[in-house]
Amino acid sequence: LVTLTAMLNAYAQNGHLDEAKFVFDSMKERNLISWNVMLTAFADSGFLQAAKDLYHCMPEHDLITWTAMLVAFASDGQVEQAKRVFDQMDERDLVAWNAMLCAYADNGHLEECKRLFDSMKERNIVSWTVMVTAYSEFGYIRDARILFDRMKEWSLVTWNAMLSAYAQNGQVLEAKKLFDKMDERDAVTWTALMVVYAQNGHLKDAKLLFDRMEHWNLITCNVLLSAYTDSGHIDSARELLESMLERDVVSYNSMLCAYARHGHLEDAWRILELMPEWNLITWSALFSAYAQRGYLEEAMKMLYNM
RNA sequence: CCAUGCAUAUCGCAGC
Repeated sequence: LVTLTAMLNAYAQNGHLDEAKFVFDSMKERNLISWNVMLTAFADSGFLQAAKDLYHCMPEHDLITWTAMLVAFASDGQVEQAKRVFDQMDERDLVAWNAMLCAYADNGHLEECKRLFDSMKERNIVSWTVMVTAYSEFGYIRDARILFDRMKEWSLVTWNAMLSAYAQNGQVLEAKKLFDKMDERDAVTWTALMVVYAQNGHLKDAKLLFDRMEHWNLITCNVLLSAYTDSGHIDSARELLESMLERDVVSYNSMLCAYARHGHLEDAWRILELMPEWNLITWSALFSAYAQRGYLEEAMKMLYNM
C-alpha cells in the first residue's frame, strides 16, 4: 500500500494525471493518504470539480484533506469557498493558517491577509515569507523589507522571496546587494538575479551570470532565452533554444513570440508545428502579432482553426 | 531520515 501510494504520488507530482488515476483505480486497498494524494493530484491539475467529487466519495477526512481543498479553491480564485473550508475545519494547524494566508494574498486580498496574520497566535518562517511576498506583489517593497528585517530566522526561500521582490521592481542594485549577502544560493536565487539584469537592459550581465552560475535548469535557460528575444537578439535566441537539453511550452512561446513580433511569420508557424503542446499564451502571441500587423483576416482564420 | 496538505525564479495580450 505504501509503495503504491508513493508511486501514485510520483505520477501526480510529474503531471501524469492519467497514470495516477490508473494506479488509484487499481488499488485494492486504500487509506486516507492514498485518497489525499489523489485529491491533491486533481487539484494541482486544475480539476477542481473532480477534486470535489473525490472529496465526497472519501470515507474520511483529515486536516490534510481540508487543507488541500482549501488550496484547491484558492487557486481557482474562490476565496470565499476557501474561507468556508477554513472556518469549518475541526482543527487547524499552522499549515492550514498559512494556506489561508496565501489564499488571501494570491487573490488580491491584502487587507484580509494582514488581519489574519496579525490574529495568528503562532507563526513560522512560512507565515512570514508569505507576508513578504504578499507585500511585494502589491508593490510595497519597503514594507516587505521591513518585515524581512523583523524576522528572527530566515530560510533560503525567504531570501529568494525578498530578492524577487527587488527583481520584480527593477531594483537592480538592491537585488545585487541582497544576493551578495546570501550565504546559500540555489537555482531560484541565480535565476531571480538574472531576471533583474535581463529586464533592465543588462543583457551582458545576465549572460555573464548565466555562465558563472552554479545551478541551472529549464527555467534558467528560459530566462536567458527571453532576455535574448526581448532585446531583439533573435539569432542568439534560436541558437540557445537549439542547444537546450529540454524545452517546454514557455521556451517555445518566447521564441514564437519573437518571430511573430519581428514579422517572421513563417518561422513562427514552424515553431508552432514543433511544439508538443500549446496554451493560451501561444495563441494570443500569434494572434496579436497578426492583429498588430494588420493581418486581420489571417488572425480570424487562426481563431477558427484553434 | 523521507508515502499525502502551506511560502520563492521564466513566456503573450489587455486592464489597473
